[in-house]
Parts: sequence; structure tokens; C-alpha cells
Amino acid sequence: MKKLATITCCAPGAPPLKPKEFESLSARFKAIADPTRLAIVNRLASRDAACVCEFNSLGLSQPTISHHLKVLREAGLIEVAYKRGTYFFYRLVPEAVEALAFALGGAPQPELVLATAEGTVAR
Amino acid sequence: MKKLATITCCAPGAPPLKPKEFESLSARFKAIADPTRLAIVNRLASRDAACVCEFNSLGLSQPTISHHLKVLREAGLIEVAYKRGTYFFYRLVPEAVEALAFALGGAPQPELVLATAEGTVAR
DNA sequence: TCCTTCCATCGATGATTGTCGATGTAACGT
DNA sequence: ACGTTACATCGACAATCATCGATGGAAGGA
Repeated sequence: MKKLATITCCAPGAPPLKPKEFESLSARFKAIADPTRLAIVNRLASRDAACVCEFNSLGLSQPTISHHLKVLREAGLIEVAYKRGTYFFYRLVPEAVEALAFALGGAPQPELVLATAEGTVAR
Repeated sequence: MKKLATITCCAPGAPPLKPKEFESLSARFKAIADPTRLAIVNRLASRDAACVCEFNSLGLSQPTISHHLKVLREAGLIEVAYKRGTYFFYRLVPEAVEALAFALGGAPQPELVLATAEGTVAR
């Protein structure tokens, strides 16, 4: 079972980090530090899963969307939920987003932990 | 009095955002999505304030450090705490970091709010 | 078997960004 | 007034990145 790193870096009182940790952390922040990828994540956040074709509405070419999905995938922020025919459905990886929030000093929200563990529905 | 935007974008259940909000949010994420700037923020997180000269130990030229400080300053993540002679002391802006954590779904930590209001010491 | 659709990968290109040396500016000491 | 120190700004350059058209592969339908 792979455990996500839970490093705090930027909140008041955060302990000093090592150079390698800055590298890996900033790499994951780079993944969301783009308007298009933020929009993709935002859409996935409000659905269980979304088809790739749904992102056509972002007004970018198909290869570009595919590129951004790859970046987010390699950062561990999203993953392929399932395929249906030639349609790919992506889903958010809440633990990964939460790990980034934690790095910035945000406390994990109890509902989110629950939602992650059970599989659905906070609120 | 300027109020910091408290937008949630990436946690499960986050509401859909507007294009402009993706722009401004990603702009602030870009600020911390760099190893050097992350190291700067990390150092400021463990001190009340730090002299610019202290960042020489990062192994970069003085203009480069100055550039990164500017990026962080314009993102609102840090600010000049005070000047003493020709020495500049920077300090973290905890509310700004917290706003980013909130955007990722992290709940604000009560201690941090306290620390911000009082001026010191969580834990 | 052939065609179509959905998505990934490749290669190229223009834009953004991190980095540095050179220069400017403000404050201090002599 | 002069030199020195700390920091900012400018200009240049190399590296990274977002974007697109072209191509490839997999799955389904006729």
C-alpha cells in the first residue's frame, strides 16, 4: 500500500525541508499551476468521473487536452476511472489534492476523509 | 480593507469556477510551484522574518533571489516586514498561504487563525 | 474487411520563465 | 564627498512549456 507523503512546508511553524522535497513538491504544484489544468481538476471535483470528450468545451485542441491530462496523471492528481468503448473516463484522486493542501498548512477536512474512505458523498 | 478570496476549486464537491478565477488562482499557484521559491517560503515559515542576505545560502545569484522574492511578493505570499539600514527583512503572509490551502480543500487550522491574529506561536 | 470515432503520442513552434552579469539606487561609515 | 554594502532593475540567453497538426493505436459498427 502506497502512502502519500504528508509534508508541511509553507504554513507558519513548518519544519525545514530538504532540497529533494522542494523538487517533488514543486513538481506537483506545477501540475495545478495552469489555468487549463485547474479547470480540468475543477470539473472532475464536481463529478464522480468525466469523459475526456467533455473537455472539448475548453476550447483547446484534442492533443492539448490530452497533454494536460497526462501531466495531471503523472502528478497523481487524476487517474483513469474506467473505459467504455473508446471513451475514457477520468476521476480525481482526492488524497493527492489533500496532500497538497496539507503541504500548505490546510488541515484535512473530516468529510473529505470520510468521502475518500467510503467512496462517496460529503454534504 | 481587502478581503482575500476564499475559493474552493479542487476538492470533491467544489463548485464550478469562472475562467478568470482559474487565471488568478493558477497565477498564485505558479508562485509556489518552483523549488527555489518553495525553499524561500519554507524558511520564512519557521521565522518571524528573514533577511534577504540569508537566502544567499541557496546557491543562486543575488539578482535571481531578488527576482524570486518579487514573484512571491506580487503573488501576495510574502511582504517586506521592515528595513534595518540596508538590510531588508521579509515575512510570510499566512492568510495568502491559507487561501491557497483552502482552494485545495484544506480546512483552515484554528491555531493558524489564532497565530495570525495574535502575531505568534501555534503549537 | 473497411471505415469511423476517441484518445495517445510525436515533432515543431512560439511564448513563458529561470538564470546571470551589468547597472542603478538607497543607506551607512569614514 | 567618497567608497562600500544590500538590494532592485535591466537586458540577454538558454531551458522549459503550452499549443497545434500529423500520425498511430484501439474499439466499435457496417
